[in-house]
Amino acid sequence: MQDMVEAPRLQVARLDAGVGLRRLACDAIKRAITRMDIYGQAGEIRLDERRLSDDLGVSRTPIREALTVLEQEGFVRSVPRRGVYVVRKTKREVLDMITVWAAIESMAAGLAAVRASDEELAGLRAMFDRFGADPTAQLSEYSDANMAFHKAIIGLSGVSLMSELTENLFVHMRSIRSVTMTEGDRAQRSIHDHLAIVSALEARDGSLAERLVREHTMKLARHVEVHADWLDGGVAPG
Amino acid sequence: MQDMVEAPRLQVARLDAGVGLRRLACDAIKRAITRMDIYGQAGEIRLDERRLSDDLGVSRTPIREALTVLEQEGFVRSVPRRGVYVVRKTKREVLDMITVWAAIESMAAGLAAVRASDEELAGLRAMFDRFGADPTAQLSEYSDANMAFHKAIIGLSGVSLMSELTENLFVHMRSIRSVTMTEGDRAQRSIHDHLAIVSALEARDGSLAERLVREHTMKLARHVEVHADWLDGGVAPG
DNA sequence: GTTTTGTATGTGGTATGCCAGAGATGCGGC
DNA sequence: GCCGCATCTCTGGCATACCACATACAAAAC
Repeated sequence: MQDMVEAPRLQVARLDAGVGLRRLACDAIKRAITRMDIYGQAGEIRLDERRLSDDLGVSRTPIREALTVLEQEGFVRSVPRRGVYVVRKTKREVLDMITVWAAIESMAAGLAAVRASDEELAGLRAMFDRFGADPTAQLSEYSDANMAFHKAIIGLSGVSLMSELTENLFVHMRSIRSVTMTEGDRAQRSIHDHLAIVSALEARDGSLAERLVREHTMKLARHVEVHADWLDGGVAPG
Repeated sequence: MQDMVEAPRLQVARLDAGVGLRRLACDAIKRAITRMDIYGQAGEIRLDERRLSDDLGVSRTPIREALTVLEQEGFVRSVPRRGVYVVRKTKREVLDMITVWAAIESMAAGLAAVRASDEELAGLRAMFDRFGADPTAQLSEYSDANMAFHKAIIGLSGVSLMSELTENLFVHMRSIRSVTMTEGDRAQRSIHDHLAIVSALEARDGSLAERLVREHTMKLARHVEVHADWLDGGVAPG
């Protein structure tokens, strides 16, 4: 280790040669699906491989690999010799997703109560400072902040597998957020729940945090249970 | 609806043309990986696309699609321009898997306590009848029965998403069962735990079943914590 | 008019060929 | 003898061509 003078070097970002067209195509298609209101229109939504490869400017091969991944993640369904269709979740499937979410996040909260640092918990509490007395005024933003809050709790568990598994669940849930944020004061009560959860974490009461998270998430399940019948057959309301 | 006489018809089974080579190749490779003792040998285990396509008698395309799926499922890791390697889980990753498993199965048990029929619970109890006082005598079989028991509980929750998500977790766990069943009376105590869980379910005590399942699974986590250091670097013990 | 069947067309599934990047190897210079 | 560099090969990524199947339509037979 001799002290050598560092030669001036061009500051270039390490271009990631490892990210192939597959990942690019996968992200592009997933974003397109997420952006499109899949519940707003009737009829099956079919994805044409050749059309996609034309639009994205790559050959069918990476497109097909991307679609394979998306099928694994539950965003599309491939019917042999027929085509690939974007899936609409049934109410049952949405309820199942929420249940799994509740199971994972509640355990994550229990772990976070032990593992998270005071600074991390402070950051968690700070996430809602900019939403005042009436969060419904900024509904879309609040919905995102809501997701971010739950993601943060799962992240604080330190179990990265939990974050990976729930990542796609959240993306799916985002497609039906029109129902998760309706009914007037749901956002209001949601914030109340969240603050109670943070308080439990700050008090390092793992079992309380666990219970609160589970109850909070299952509230959403019950809400979907009664307000989301349009998932099975109809189209999304207003 | 007039009553017409049914014309005699040829009884043919609906042949499933839908299984493409992709699924076939995927299953074949996954079975090969599962069968091979991946922790028993040193050195990276590389999978050659061309070699596989030769051995399986299909072209590289379905092989590549199968490998894409297996990468999603966490069985292989694809390094650009280098090759695809079968992954060895680190101790941290195994512990994470067990934690997620505990989270999901404990909630599943809570739901099963409400939803499962008496007959289903009786079947659950019957699963261990053929294992007498000394389950260690038939260790491999018991290990499979053990997995089947936990799968059954998750199935009884009625949340099929839970079964899907844990399916691959169990396959991964099976690769390291050499450590999960060692230490003398672990199998013994395991059965004891299982029977207690069944009793809680039969008593329709959801929160008890939930707690028992979680504690049972986290026992395994602690066992792995102290007995599986060989996962990070060494080779599997005899 | 109705039904059945042949055919045309479009789509996904598979095979194959070419290209670029990463190691391995051998040769030349120091 | 050792290090550096050119090159060679091996492997995966991508593009493309071809094939099998599903569907729609039309024509012919009843």
